This record gives sequence, structure tokens and C-alpha cells, in this order.
Amino acid sequence: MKIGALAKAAHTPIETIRYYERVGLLSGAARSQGNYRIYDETHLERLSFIRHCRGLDMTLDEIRALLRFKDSPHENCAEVDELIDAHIGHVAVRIKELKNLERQLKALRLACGEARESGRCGILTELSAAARDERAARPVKPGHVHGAHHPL
Amino acid sequence: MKIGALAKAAHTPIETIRYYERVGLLSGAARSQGNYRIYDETHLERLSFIRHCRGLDMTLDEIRALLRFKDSPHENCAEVDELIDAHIGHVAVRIKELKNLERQLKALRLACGEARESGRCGILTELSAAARDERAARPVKPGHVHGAHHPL
DNA sequence: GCTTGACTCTGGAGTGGCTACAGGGTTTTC
DNA sequence: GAAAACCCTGTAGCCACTCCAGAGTCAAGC
Repeated sequence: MKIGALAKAAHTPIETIRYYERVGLLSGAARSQGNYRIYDETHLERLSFIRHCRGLDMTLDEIRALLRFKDSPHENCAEVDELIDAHIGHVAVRIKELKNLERQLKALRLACGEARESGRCGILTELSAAARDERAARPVKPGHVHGAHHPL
Repeated sequence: MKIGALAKAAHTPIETIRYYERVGLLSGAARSQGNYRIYDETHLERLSFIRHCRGLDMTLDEIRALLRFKDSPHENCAEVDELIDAHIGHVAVRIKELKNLERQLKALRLACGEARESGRCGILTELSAAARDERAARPVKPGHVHGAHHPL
């Protein structure tokens, strides 16, 4: 199986496959006479595993850790459990943050029910006021779960 | 006010302030004799506005659009309303995705209640099975709100 | 007046996880 | 045997920063 076939089978862009190879997630495949990468079922399985985990929003580092355990089936899997627990934690934190955000944004939206001059737009004046108030108070802390705009 | 003072007042790293200048969000400040950036209250206000909007997970492009309206207070603010509505949409989508994710992860976690050999770890075998099933089915669509791991 | 230390400057590289070329080589199909 | 489809490497770009090196500037203390 050449890279294009693997890409189709795993619903993954070719460039991404080569990228995974470059960063050491998908071991370098055998090469054909013409220097084409040649894959088999085990590669497809591994790539699907990676893509599924990415779909679960794990980082490549987290996935790398999981793959290490998959590759050495006689180690103790306690760390796997920890990793998943930690990841669940990250997701839960992010959900809370986003819900909070949603609340704020909806309140903000109510400040300007109709179109008018920007100078009198409730949203803009609210944002300015909130920024002013904030200045007096707290700094902001980062988490590990992404913001509101995500690629994939 | 020099950049350090502005940074403190707006709870923002110095490098970020220079970055905002570079990308045209914060207009280039006046310079002192020794080429130091000199800021005043209006800069502080604008920077706080930007940081507050970033805290609401808006992209710099979205913020740029808001600033344009702030700068021309006689335009109609209908676009501002649209922008916020769209952003609320993005956040709502992401919340849904993350909740779904959380459900999946929790189910996954139950698959391995205790530590044992990786080869028999319920989590790993579940992930592999899920990846296998997925292969048969759908490709994945991206949204515009970030994943589970975010900086700030 | 001179040193120390805190502050600032520019420019460049690195982060994650891809994505999109450009400029070539190989294989398949007609 | 030519055209189309596929593949290769290497590089640059995306976002929103963050960190660094190496140099210049400024205020305080001795």
C-alpha cells in the first residue's frame, strides 16, 4: 500500500502522514524501488489509532505516551489511566471556561439589541467598561485546553 | 509611561505588547530620546480592550474588526452584533464538542478500572477497537474553536 | 564620575499540528 | 511513448504568542 491508499483508508491527508513520520509517531515505512513509502495493515492500524486519539483532542505527546504502552504490552498500565484522567480533567476545565465565556458573550450581546451608531453600540461600550474594570483586578491564568477557535 | 509600566498596568507581557504593535493592533507609540516606546492612557485603554477580548477568546482578526468600529463611531454597528453572534456560535459548537468528548473519555476510563499489564489495558484495547470501527466510517470536520489543550 | 543593575531595543527562532507550495522523480494508463 | 496521476524532498506559512542573544539606555549608589 502506497501513501495515497493509506491516506484514503485512514481519512488522513498525505502531508499529515509524512508529518507524523517526521515527528516520530509513525515509524518510517519501507521504501519501494522508486523510493515510495510502502505501508501495511499494522501501519493503518497505528495511524487510525493516532487519528482517533487526535479526534479525542489528545496532544501528540499524550498519544506518543499511549503508543509506548501499546508497544510494550507487559508494562503496567497505571500511567495510561493517569493520562486519561488528566486529559478528562483538561477537558472539564475547558468546558467550564467556555460555559462561562458563553454566559458573558450572551450578556454582552443583549447590550446591543439593534443596529445603531458604533459610538452608541452597547457591545463596544460594555467591552470598554469591562476592560477598564479588569485593569484594577486580577491577572489571567492559562490552562491546557484550547480556546474558542480550533482547527483540526 | 514606558513599556514595562504599560505591561504591568494591563497585566500583559512586554513581548506581547511589541507583538501587537508589529501586527498593527496597537499603533506604534511615540519614542523617547533613547528610542524607548512612550505610552499614555489611551494606549492603556486600547490594550486593555484587546486583552479583555482575548480573554473572551476572540481572534486577533475579530478584535481588529471591533477596533475599527471603536475608531469610527459613526458607522453602523450591525456588523459588531453579527461578529459577536458568530463568536457565540463558535463557542457553543465547541462546548457541544467538548461535552461529547468528555462523555467518550469517561466511558473509556471505565474500561480500565485498575492497573494491569498494558496488553490487557481496557483503555488501550478500546482505543484500538474504536479506531478500527472508525476507519469504516466518516471523515472528520473542523470547526473554529480550539481543542482541549490551550495556552493563553 | 563611574559602576552596577534594571530596563529597553531589534531581530530571529521556536511552539503545535498541521497545510501548502515548488520543483523535481516515478508509475500507470491510454 | 506521452499524458496523467502519483510520489518525493524541502521549505515556508498559519496563530498568538514566547524566549533568546546581543546591544543600547537610564537611574541610583558610592
